[in-house]
Amino acid sequence: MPELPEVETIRQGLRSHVVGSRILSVEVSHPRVLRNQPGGEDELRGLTNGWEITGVQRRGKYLWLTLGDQNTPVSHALLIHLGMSGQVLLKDSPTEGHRHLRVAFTLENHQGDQRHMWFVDQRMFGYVTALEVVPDPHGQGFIPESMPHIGPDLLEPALALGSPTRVETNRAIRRSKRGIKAVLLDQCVISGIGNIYADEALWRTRLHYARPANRLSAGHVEELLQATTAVLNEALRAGGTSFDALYVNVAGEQGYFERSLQAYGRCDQPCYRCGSVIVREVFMNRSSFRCPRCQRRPRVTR
DNA sequence: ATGCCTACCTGGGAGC
DNA sequence: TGCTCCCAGGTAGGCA
Repeated sequence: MPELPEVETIRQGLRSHVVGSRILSVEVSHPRVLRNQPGGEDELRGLTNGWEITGVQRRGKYLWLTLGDQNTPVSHALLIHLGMSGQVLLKDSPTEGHRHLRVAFTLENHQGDQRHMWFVDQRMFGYVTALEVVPDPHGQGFIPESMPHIGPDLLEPALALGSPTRVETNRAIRRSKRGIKAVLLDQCVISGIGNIYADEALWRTRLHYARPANRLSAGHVEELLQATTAVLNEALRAGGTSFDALYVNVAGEQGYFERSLQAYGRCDQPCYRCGSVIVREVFMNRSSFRCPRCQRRPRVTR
């Protein structure tokens, strides 16, 4: 599933191959992935055709290409959210299509070479939208106008150790009565964390998913933030987590962090710390994996 | 306002 | 063999 490390892997792959290229054409093969584009396919085409890709940015799981020209490097943006199963694939000269191809962009670089950028998405929880940009409330520069409510992520400067935003984020987490995992997954507080890395970070800090966030100390929350950052960085170094062919980088290659997972997906297997058997439970209608000994259920629930 | 619940979507696998 | 059901989960929106 694409969470921050997977999206960042894709961002890095895109950055080195598409920045400086111009979008020549767009072909949409399934309208659902344009559901957030008010003017539909015509609007998408109008905001992309002929524009140069000037950068590739990311916040949390949100990925966008900045589009512009010589006078205005960031005029607007092409936002891509991968949802559950989205992929961005680069093809020099595709010999065959893809079963789940949803949008195909044809690009041309300064040398006149053409390349194809495909948005592929089996389950179609993902989407593509061309839209205006607004000043970034968490840093310099601009972000797509639909996402000011998205919180900063743990790998960006806004949340650096000791920064005012980090202090405020720590407080924001401890203001919530929700279980700590619900807060970790709330993209408005911190972005980029999904079900897999939330379980990993909770295992590392020996926290139960239902521990009320407002009963944690500032120090404990800081410890959790550091453990989460470490997990994200380690996964990024491994190129992300691929359970199946649903997550691959822009070249179609899988990441190998799955073999490093210590909690997620390890139901009925021994905890690497204490040997107890990892259990799978449902929390927020999602699977949660935890060690019943290291991550004790809070004494009073709710 | 806060937090909980459901719909959206497809393919793979289990069970009968 | 073939059918049905369940499960995976990021996000938006509805409701108490």
